[in-house]
Amino acid sequence: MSRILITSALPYINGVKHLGNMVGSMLPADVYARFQRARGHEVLCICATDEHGTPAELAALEAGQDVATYCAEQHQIQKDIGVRFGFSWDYFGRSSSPENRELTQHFCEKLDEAGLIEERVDEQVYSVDDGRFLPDRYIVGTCPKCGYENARGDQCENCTSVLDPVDLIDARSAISGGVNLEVRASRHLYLLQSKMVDRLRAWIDSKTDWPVLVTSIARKWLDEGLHDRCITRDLDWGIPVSRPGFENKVFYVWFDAPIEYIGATREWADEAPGSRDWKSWWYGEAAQDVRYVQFMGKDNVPFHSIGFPTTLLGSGEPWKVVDYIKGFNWLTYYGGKFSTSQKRGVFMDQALEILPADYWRYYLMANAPEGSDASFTWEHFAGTINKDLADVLGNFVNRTLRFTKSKFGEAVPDGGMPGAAEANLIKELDARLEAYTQHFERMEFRKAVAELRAIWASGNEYLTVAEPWAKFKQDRDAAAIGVRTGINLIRLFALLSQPVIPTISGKMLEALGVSGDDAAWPTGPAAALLEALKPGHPFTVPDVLVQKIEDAQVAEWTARFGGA
RNA sequence: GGCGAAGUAGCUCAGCUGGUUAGAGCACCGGAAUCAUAAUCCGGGUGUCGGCGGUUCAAGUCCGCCCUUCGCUACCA
Repeated sequence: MSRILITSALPYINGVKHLGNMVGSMLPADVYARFQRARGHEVLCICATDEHGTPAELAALEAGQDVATYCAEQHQIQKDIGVRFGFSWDYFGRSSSPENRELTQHFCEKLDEAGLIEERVDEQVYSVDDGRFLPDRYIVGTCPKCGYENARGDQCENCTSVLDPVDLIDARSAISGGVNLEVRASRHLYLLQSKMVDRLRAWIDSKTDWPVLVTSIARKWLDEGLHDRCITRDLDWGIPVSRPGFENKVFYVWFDAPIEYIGATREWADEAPGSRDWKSWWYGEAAQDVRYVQFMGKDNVPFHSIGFPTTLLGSGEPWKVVDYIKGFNWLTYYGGKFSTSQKRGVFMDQALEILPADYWRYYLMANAPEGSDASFTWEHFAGTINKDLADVLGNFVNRTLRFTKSKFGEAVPDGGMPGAAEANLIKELDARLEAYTQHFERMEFRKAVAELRAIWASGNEYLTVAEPWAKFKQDRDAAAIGVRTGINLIRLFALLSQPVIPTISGKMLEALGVSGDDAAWPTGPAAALLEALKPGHPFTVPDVLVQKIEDAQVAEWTARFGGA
């Protein structure tokens, strides 16, 4: 048994996330956490809301709330939705916690001691009408290169030129529209990432098993020359900078957000200080045996492969640095971006309104954007759910248990001996069990789910050969071995499916009267697994496990959420 | 513009360090079966592996150029 620390990119506080956000972070992190727990490892799965920054302030403003209240509410909403999706977090924290405040300030002090912090004076745009400094993107105006009238201060969406806000013609605040903009000088702290380049490169070079997606993004940043990064902001909402002359400033959200992985672990420990030791997961000798895995979409990779490691390594203290980064591409909606503003795509709360969590979990993991971007369409989604979950798995459970009940009653029957059909099944299962487990170990989710589906299908193939319904007419015992094997297959399928579809899996185990305590990860030999439930073991026939999706529903949802 | 990823059967995707007749699932066609959510099982693919050229005994798999799509380009998180 080993210890595995799992974190997923923190969902930003300003509203419920869409499926495209979830599929690359929280969902695979949960699937992996469930898998490793079943394998018998000690897992700590941590997530939190990322609550600082200008967008949070503006969202609160729009909601007519003060930002602290807004964040508290949104945190609870996101937490509830996550729980309803089956996310088995050990702790879901908040980057605005006192624990994170202390840690963030601590890291800044340590980085300073290590000579990696420098004060510099910046000139930034200040909006008199809004009473605040504005990030580049919140200044709009006419693009000096193409004349587009709504170009943002960081980049023109029309001609894609990279801009500086002071170059905009007729610049105005994107928030208030106010034109009273001034360039004001402001003192800030810079993290001297440039001094860490060699160390970071050596570290990245040592990660030969990481996805190409991740290392290529990290190398790109190193190759282009790491800029020093400003880690403070002129905002009210955030972690205060404890330093003379910085009384009205807070840390940049991207500085404190990753630190919240540690902060949330402390929050978790602070709930039960007698029995939980946060430091043993993160610091020094005690954390030597921890394997730390992060999950995120590709947009987050630079901050996790460069930014956060700079903080940890640069501190000069023995903090645990990530061992493996699992990065994902985008999930697209009919080939285009999921978009809040254009009302394209499905958000987590909406998804749960229309179908159970397991449907989404299964589809999204089966089609995870691992090798490249992947496309979500309602037609593909419905087809996958109906075929894989309802027909191949759900119907297998139903046909097996109903037939057994009608001929033998509601208990595993005795009689009969394994023969050629069982031998073939066992041979196939032994191979597939190994492959399935390996795919999960390597975090190859698409392949894992494809293997899982093949394992379910092997049950149907077996029944076709065993044909207990035909044998029963002449030879009761020959039929008995068939259904006994079938019922044990249901147990096996439930145990194997649990990381992906925990609710359905739970219903299968419940029907068989198997407690969660016996739900350890099944390892071969398959022959023994198929004799786990002995003759006489009672069962019940559950309701239909997976309801099919109708064409009419596909049409309705396509219209509601924006289709092709 | 620069950089990165990718373009493989109707659809969604596998194909590691180059090597027998390029694979899977879905869809489609045919057959079997009838325990089951009309659910299952078996069989069926003449695909210019984006295009052109090159290296090699041998290239989807390496090199160059071109076309297309998507992303990043660092104070939006």
